[in-house]
Amino acid sequence: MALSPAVEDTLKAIYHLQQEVSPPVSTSDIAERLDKAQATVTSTLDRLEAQGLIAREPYQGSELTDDGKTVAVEVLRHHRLLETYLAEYLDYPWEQVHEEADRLEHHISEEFERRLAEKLENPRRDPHGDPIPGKDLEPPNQNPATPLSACEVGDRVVITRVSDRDEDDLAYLADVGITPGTDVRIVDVAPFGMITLEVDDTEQAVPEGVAASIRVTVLNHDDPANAEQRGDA
Amino acid sequence: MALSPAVEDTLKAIYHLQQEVSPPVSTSDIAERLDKAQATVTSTLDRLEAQGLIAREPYQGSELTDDGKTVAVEVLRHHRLLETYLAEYLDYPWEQVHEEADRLEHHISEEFERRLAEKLENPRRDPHGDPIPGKDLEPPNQNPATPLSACEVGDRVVITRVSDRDEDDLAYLADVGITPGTDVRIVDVAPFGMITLEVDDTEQAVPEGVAASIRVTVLNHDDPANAEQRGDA
DNA sequence: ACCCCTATTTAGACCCGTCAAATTTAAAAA
DNA sequence: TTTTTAAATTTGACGGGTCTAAATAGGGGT
Repeated sequence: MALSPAVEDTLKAIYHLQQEVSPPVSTSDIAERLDKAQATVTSTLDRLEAQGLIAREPYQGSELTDDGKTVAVEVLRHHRLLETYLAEYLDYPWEQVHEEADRLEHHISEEFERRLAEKLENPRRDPHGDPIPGKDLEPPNQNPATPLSACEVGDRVVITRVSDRDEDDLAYLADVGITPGTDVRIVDVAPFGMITLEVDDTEQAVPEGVAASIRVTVLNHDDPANAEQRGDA
Repeated sequence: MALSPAVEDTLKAIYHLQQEVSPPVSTSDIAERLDKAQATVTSTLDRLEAQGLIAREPYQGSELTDDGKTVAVEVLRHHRLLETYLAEYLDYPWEQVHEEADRLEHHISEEFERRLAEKLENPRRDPHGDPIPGKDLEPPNQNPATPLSACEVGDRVVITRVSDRDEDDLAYLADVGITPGTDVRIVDVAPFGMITLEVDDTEQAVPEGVAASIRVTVLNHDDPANAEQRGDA
């Protein structure tokens, strides 16, 4: 009854892809995200379908069932609780928590999860600003925050989330002070190139590719609608 | 290069058996300890030998090589650091730490191990009184402590170690106050039956089987030789 | 309506971990 | 020495997870 890391990882990949592109997710997208051969993914997908965790139309794509989504969200909860705990209680540097959590998330017990959440007092965001699903396993609603790459010169924004997938990028961003909750002003946008920011009274340049994975809340045209989404580090 | 849980568990089993019986360890003893079929163990042993982790004479038994011993001790270090951390920082009850540590020991990184040891200030004993190997991975020398079942009426002893392998026994012992470091007096030994102890001014009976897995240091004939082996909880 | 390209699946292979059943070995008993 | 018995290995099976290479399906173009 216990699911293997391979199965959980595949479910997680589908979950993430589902909220980037609309539901039926392609086999090759999953394979790319997992860094596995397509044939590997096809066979895993077969097993997943047999267990009722995904719905699948050959050649068309896959979609999580409710059961599958619950599993994915539970793994996500493990991941983000672990990241938060590692950063907060074991002093892990920001950019290292992801890798460790990615292994451990498959092996902790319900008990461990409970105690982690308790120690952290049921945190709602992980160190990258991503929402942590509650113990009810409701999928956190993905407020479609603006990517930094879509901002304009002069905007004042608060960083809300930073993708946790590249260690080097994260180390750089942490170094220059771009972390969830930070207040930033867009100084310059070079077409197809760097975005220059003012952060903590210094200027920092961020390549467009990286900027695309940073989500922000825009502050300048004082919009009270999404005021509550601010990071809370 | 990363070793699987099955491989690490087998190495650990051989390590433990080697210090209970003299070196060449039988396949069936390993199988029994791991609760696996003998055929399973035989095939794992073949792989272990191919990797130079054990030396093996078919039909005669297996023995860890230096490499194999190092792996076993590293896993043991993970296990006991985890047990200590779970008990101390996550408030796990005594009898539950073993099971959780038994899974996680295979999945934590060197970094995690380091940080655990650091937070705990390089502890030398785990919650059951077992010695924690240092980061040099020297096998902790197994001081051949007396089993409680070998004590005589009137002996005053200090509990030094309690086997962590049975949850129910542990829960009971914790409940009546028999934990490493506790000072105890043997009140009665019924032949083939119960051993009655005085602990914290109450009397407690312990079945012989359980008593065999409790190690103690005898105090009554004031023997200064092993005075330094006292538990330190 | 046909062709082509790319995404996808199939086929076939391999290793790990697991087991039950059959066989072999070694050691003890007769 | 022969027989018996217990332990250990071998055989053959199966599922998971992985891959490369071959076949095939679908969705454009022309």
